[in-house]
Amino acid sequence: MFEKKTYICNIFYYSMISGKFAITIHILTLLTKFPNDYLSSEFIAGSINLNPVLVRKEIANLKAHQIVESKEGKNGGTKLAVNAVNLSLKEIFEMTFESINLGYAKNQPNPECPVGKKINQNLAGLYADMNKQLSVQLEGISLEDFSNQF
Amino acid sequence: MFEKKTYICNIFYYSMISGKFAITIHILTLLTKFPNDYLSSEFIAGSINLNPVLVRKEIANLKAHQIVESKEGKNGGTKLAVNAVNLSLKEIFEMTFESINLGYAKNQPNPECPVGKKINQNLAGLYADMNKQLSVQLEGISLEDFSNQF
DNA sequence: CAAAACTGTAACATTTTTTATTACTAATTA
DNA sequence: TAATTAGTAATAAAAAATGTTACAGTTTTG
Repeated sequence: MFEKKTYICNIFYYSMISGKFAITIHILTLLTKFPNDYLSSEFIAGSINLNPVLVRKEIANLKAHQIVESKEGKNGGTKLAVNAVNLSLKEIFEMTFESINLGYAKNQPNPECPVGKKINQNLAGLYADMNKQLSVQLEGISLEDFSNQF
Repeated sequence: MFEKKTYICNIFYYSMISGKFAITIHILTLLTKFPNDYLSSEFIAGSINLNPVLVRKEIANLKAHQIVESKEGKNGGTKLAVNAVNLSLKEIFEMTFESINLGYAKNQPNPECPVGKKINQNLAGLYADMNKQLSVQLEGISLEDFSNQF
């Protein structure tokens, strides 16, 4: 246990989940449905209802992970470079998020308080455990499985 | 399978996780460490390094769930209203987030596209499965367990 | 070869969400 | 009665997420 006393402090930050996973899986589902076509960013954007530039940005990420290949120029577009059977949601998850977490203390918590001093470390440990479990679960679902729901 | 054709559409949105869980568990950990004291929002804010008004807002949420009780006026503050042994991280999670999710298509996806039409529904199913598993995991960790790490 | 249809990106604008602040009322204690 | 504290609303500021415009570079097709 420790003493109760008054503390005062200041600033710093992290960030959180966005819509990348949803966008990416939407793109990949479309590509899975048309495995032989190069789909244009505009076509994909039309299904997601999103600006084509944002679609291209997510595609750039997929390319970097060698999940898709794309062709420039007229009749260009993007297609899967892997078999949907062999790509799990875990991998998609990891490509778009680093991990699940429920947030950290963002303003540097008080280092003179035993709780403030260790809170982020302990949260990190908790989140690591959560991610471990989640990974196992997502590993069991392939892109193919997900796509077959449509 | 379905046809490849061009789509165009428009707007709508959701939201996502923030730092509520981290703040709330920080508050609860402090309250667990001082089970017999009424801690002021300013004291708590000093440990988290957060504006006291925001602390009071999270406390309002905890009060609504009858996890803490508070006393107004001089020497007032907040203390636990339950035993930390009997409060699981699952309950804290549910009080601060509704659930984990990795985002939805926010702009109304194209209802004429088979993928656009069902994407949010299928994502919701996936997220529900993820939450189910996560809940079991978090249910096994009590506030007491978490607090004992400090 | 020229026009059209794409990708790839950068730069910037806009919107939305999150976080912080100020201010004030009401309650309680000393 | 003065001091301290919760409760809360209103507003401001900051940060993050999205969206837009613009344009260079590729590839195909006529």
